[in-house]
Amino acid sequence: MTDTAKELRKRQILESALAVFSEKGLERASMDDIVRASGLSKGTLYWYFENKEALTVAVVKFVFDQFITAANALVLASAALPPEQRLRALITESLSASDSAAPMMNIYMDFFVQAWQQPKVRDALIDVYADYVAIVTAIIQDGIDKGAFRPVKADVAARSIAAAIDGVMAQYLLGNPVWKMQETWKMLADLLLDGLTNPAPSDTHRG
Amino acid sequence: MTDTAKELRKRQILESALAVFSEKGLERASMDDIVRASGLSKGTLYWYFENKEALTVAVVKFVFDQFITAANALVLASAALPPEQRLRALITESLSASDSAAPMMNIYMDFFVQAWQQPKVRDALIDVYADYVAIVTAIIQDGIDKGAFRPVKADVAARSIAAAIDGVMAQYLLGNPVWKMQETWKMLADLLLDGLTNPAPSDTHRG
Amino acid sequence: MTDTAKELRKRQILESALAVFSEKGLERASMDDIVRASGLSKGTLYWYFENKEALTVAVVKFVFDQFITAANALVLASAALPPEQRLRALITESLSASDSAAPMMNIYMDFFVQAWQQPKVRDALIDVYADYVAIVTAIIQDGIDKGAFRPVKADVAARSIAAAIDGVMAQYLLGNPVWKMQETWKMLADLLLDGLTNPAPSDTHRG
Amino acid sequence: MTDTAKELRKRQILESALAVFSEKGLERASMDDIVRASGLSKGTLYWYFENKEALTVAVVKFVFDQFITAANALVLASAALPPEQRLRALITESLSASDSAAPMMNIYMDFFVQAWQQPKVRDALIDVYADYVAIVTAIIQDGIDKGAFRPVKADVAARSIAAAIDGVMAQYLLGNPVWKMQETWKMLADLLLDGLTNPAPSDTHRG
DNA sequence: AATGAATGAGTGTTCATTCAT
DNA sequence: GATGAATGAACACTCATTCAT
Repeated sequence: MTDTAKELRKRQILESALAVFSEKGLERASMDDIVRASGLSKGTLYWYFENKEALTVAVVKFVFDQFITAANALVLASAALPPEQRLRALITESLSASDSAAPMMNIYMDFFVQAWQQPKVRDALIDVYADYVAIVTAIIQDGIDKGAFRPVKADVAARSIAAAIDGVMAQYLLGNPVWKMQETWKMLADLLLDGLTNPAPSDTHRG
Repeated sequence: MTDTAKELRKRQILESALAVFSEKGLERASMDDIVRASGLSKGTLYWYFENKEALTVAVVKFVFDQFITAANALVLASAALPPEQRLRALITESLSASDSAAPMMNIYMDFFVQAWQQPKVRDALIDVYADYVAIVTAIIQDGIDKGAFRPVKADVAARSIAAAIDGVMAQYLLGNPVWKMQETWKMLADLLLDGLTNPAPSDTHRG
Repeated sequence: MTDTAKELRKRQILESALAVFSEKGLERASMDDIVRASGLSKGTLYWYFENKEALTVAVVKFVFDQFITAANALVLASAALPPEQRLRALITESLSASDSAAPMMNIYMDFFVQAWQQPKVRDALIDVYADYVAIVTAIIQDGIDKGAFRPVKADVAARSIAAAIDGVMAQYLLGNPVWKMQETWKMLADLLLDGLTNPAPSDTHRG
Repeated sequence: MTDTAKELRKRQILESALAVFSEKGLERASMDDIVRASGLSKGTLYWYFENKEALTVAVVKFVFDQFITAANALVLASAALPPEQRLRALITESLSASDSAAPMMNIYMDFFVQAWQQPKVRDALIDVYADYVAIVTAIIQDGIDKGAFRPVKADVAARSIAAAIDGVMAQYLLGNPVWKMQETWKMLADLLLDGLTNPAPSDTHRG
């Protein structure tokens, strides 16, 4: 079998696994579910992935590679815009990503949970998260360089902002009925961008 | 058996369940694990809680009641301080809570994941989250009333901030080794408080 | 507590147990179900009946005492009628009994099944069955004495007829939708009564 | 694995299940009992039968297929005999079947009881019973056509007779010590055959 | 007499993984 | 490479019975 054919088989399995994980959750999804969804046999699944954990790690990478790729494309496409708009767009993009790729994001926090129990999933998650933070860092650094943002530590700010986006995403995924997500996302963007844009307040009451 | 004795038994079970859930995760924790941890028999567990889901919901409430109570106490204790400091303290408190009560917070996101599969857990989580947002809302409204914050919608801002705190908490719990949590928390507080404190920027580049 | 009060308590338990057994079947009915149905406590049930088997035996006797009493009353009331009519009425009565006392008869065959596993239930069932056969025997003997029936062994004939009634009853309880029970009962009565009424056929082809 | 091998495995399981059901009763027999009896693993049982109910239904069909096959063979073998003898032989055969295949008939009424609680068992039982009644009907119709029996409704008579046979069988299985089964079977055959053979009595005392 | 909390062996079922073909 | 039959430990949950109060 050619390498290409192998890659296609792997991808076929990953997409089936993603669909099943997304619907049932990582723990509740059985290998049999994935076998059924993929149309392959159980032996074949185990031929391509050593065990469920290895498959899970591969799905983590598969999902976030796509996410990172999309985020990178967005950042490149907006390279000519002012930094404030680029950052705002990225937050908006996170939102739209969760709309268009709901099945993908549904397992986002599930990966987090698995990460605590399964070191390999944890390592994979930390890796892809670093990529995401790097993208946000680049935009912030750009804004600082151009004088649009005040001179914060770009990577630390990026972590805070990325994490904040995750937090709102979590609420979105929870489906809390009283939340109007649009205004929540806008409020988050307003607060964070104002914090970046405005000159540092006096430090009198800071810890 | 007195009502008090019954409450104690329930609490004994809840604490054992919390410890096990925290160590193993909600799904991987078996009822047998909890039986072992509690020193009671399986029948007794089922005498007090109808099934694993009901026990899970009870643990959700048990955990967050304590969290909400602590947060409320902090807010009351700081009533005389300026709103900026109160809000900053609440964020700090969230952090310290996760330090002192790590076993408690470890299952925080696990509840989120269960929430997608188990409606009763979801409802319980939405309920306690509303309480938490209410506390943040009160502080922000106080700040707006006193002219310390600009006149945003207090409840929407509270949701954004609470969610942002959750997001950073998640990263903390993930144990990403390159993150220095102290500076991340401070950065988040700086950005959000600046956003609240400064006058609204001109709307030229807003969506 | 007076003996009468005790008897009332026992009866209260028996009626609840009968209702539960009838609805769920003997095995699927739990002591907890009966506790709930009776409104008493578990300890009280075990105070009056040593265990589930003892309660089952008591319910067997309770059910069939009523059945035997009703059958006896019918036989006495029809003492003046011709034996053919009395026997036909008894079969009809079995039918009507199953209509009016469906909850009672529903567990009839269940007792049979238990009887194979539980000797005490078996003994109880054999006892009450003997009473029933005695009633049928009396009518047949009456018919023989009066020359209405041919001189068969009354007790053997009674057993055959009682068993045949049971068999049709079983089909009735199974609820086979294609059976029209009225005509089945009538056919059974016709065949058996004809067999009893007519002179014995020549024995040429008998085993 | 060939289809034949699969059928053999299924048969191996069915025979083990039949033995266990027969000894312990349907409810008291656990899947573990059947696992032990079959020498297979629990997973294998569930690979071939979805759950206990499905296995029960399969055993019902397995048992009665054999019974029906034997009854059919008997009827064909006796095609040249007079109808009275054929019917008498069928009743005798039912008896002898229960002697030679006691473990098979032991669960007969147990199936009845399960039928009330489990619709799929009920449906299976009704199906196989229809086959049995069809065999009896054919003999009776043959007797009517040849003028040996009076012109009753053959199918209704067949139901009555089949049910009557069941009722005597139930008593046989109960093991009532005072019953002499040989004379009971003969009495039943005498009464029913006389009823069929003799001309219809006058209808004066019929309902 | 009466209560109901407590027990623990037992139940039907699931599932990640292996391996002969 | 690919299959799917086979495994058995683990799981959530039930239930007859006991016994301190």
